[in-house]
Amino acid sequence: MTIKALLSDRVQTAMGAAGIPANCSPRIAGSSRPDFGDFQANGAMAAAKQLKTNPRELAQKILDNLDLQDIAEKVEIAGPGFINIHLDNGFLSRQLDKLPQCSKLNTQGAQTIVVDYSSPNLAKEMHVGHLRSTIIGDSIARVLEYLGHRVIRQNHMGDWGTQFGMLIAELEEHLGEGEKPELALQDLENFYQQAKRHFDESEAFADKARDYVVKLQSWDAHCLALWQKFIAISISHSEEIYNALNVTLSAADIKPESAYNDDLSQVVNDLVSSKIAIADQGAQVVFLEELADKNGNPSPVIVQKSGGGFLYATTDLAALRYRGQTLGADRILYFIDARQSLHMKQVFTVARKAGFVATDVSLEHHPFGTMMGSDGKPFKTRSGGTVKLADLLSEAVSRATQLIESKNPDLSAEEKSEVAQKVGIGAVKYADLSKTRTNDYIFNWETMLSFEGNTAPYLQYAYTRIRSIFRRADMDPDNLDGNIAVRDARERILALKLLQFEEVLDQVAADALPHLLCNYLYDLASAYMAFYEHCPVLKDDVGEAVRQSRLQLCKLTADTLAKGLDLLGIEVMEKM
RNA sequence: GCGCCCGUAGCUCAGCUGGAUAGAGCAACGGCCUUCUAAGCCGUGGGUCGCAGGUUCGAAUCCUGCCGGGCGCGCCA
Repeated sequence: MTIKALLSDRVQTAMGAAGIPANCSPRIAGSSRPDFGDFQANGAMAAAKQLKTNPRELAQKILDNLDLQDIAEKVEIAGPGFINIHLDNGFLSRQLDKLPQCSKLNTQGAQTIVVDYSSPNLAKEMHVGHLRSTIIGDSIARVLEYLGHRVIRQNHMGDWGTQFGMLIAELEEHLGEGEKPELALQDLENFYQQAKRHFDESEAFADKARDYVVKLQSWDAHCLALWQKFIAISISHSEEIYNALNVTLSAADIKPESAYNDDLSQVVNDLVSSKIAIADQGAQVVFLEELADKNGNPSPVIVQKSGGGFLYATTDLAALRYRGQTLGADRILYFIDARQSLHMKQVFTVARKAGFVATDVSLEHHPFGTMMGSDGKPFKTRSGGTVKLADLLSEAVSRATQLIESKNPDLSAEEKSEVAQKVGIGAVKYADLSKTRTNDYIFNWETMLSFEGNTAPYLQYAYTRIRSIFRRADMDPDNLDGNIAVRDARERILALKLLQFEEVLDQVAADALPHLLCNYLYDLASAYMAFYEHCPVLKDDVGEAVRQSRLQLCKLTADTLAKGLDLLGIEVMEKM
């Protein structure tokens, strides 16, 4: 149980005893200033408004009934009716002693949660635009798993549709020249650009491409064979990226668009027979009154083209039905660009209407902002301005290599390489994960590859400092004696932070916002750095009891940092 | 035209289910390495929270309008 929940319970009880209706909440919040205590209960003022009584007097009534004897050192009323709670150091110490035994797993409330993320288009190489979905989704999947949920990852790769006809046609030409397809596909990006050029320049080529799409979608053996070669290379490329990024997606998580090909006509049939979709200008369209505009015009969703072809809405509906019915999801989370918001809303609404997912299944689109150029305008994709993900990652590692060489030249070559990998990749991921998911963000090499301040290396560095203490003391952190006793102001700040980890994770899981975890870990590391500078652990004149207590604080901090970073998909190391 | 998102320090961003004197990082300036890793710590300067109203004991936070920016709206994904 978190401190906040504990205080909330106690204050709620006191409010009840003071005759305040149960619909009034205690409203426990972190304190804004140290002299206002550690937590404050702001519920008295709202309750007083409802009861039309004096807020300070009501706060006093709550206080008279409030039992925090084992928890708080001081509780006082301030301002218009704040109840400020100063926690007792003994309480903090006891909570910390219990922390390692507290299991984060809540098996009783475990849900089946489908997480759709990454889902790159296999037509070309992964670029920076794929970064957010991949690492945000991966982090949330890790957090949900850690909290005890059954997580099913779904990599809804784009391996189907118009552009693949184009690619097959291009591959065909290369084969005509006696080239091995593997050779032609070594540079995916160039291959795609080439195909695109042919498609735009030659009418004959374009016709051939369109012809191949139809053939492919009716499982023509020759097209399928070429397509598979292409897909295999493309998937192995993305797996290299996932590997470099330390992302948990594996081949087993791939459920691409093509996997739903055979379901599409059935989806449309169901929609038509239930009269949800109607024919309009030759196409099958769902008109959603639920999403009508101000003038009452319903929002149209085309599920089948006038030529008979299917669209991505159709595929998404098939996927939604599969996830709800076959996978048995309680929650289905999508990590997709904010520009798809309307599309997602439409698909969810149609799926509900058609009964493709049960009403108690939570459908959640967790959008993220667009990447902008340094001029604040959208990063141009067409003008060749895209940065390949592979290039970004190798640049990050190479910058980290240079830095480690100057900072710590004594490390072995192996250690240097490990540090460069983890620091470089960690910096890139943290730069993205630490920003509010929903906002647009400005892509910038310098800030993304910075290793100072609020960055992943700062957190990794805090961890290595702790590990260094245990190495120097030649002690096993898992085998410490004595209890924690919080005394110093820096110990206190650190202790409070350590006890808030679980609360933060619950919030992250509920809102799918990894930046909350980043902010927390940065606060934790900062609290540790201050502690580290001001509270010596191994110095001679530190008494044995204090040393043991501080060692335990170090151990808990290291564990929390490592776990928290792991949930962000960022690795730690012994030295850096 | 309709809809979604965003405007907070020079820059990049937190804070938004209303709480007390709006916080970090970078950049600038000044201290701290014979003492557990200076990728660090301590300190200084820097703000009409886009603008104007409204609700409230209390508004960066909620409501309305405006200004500015981004994105999306029937056969691409």
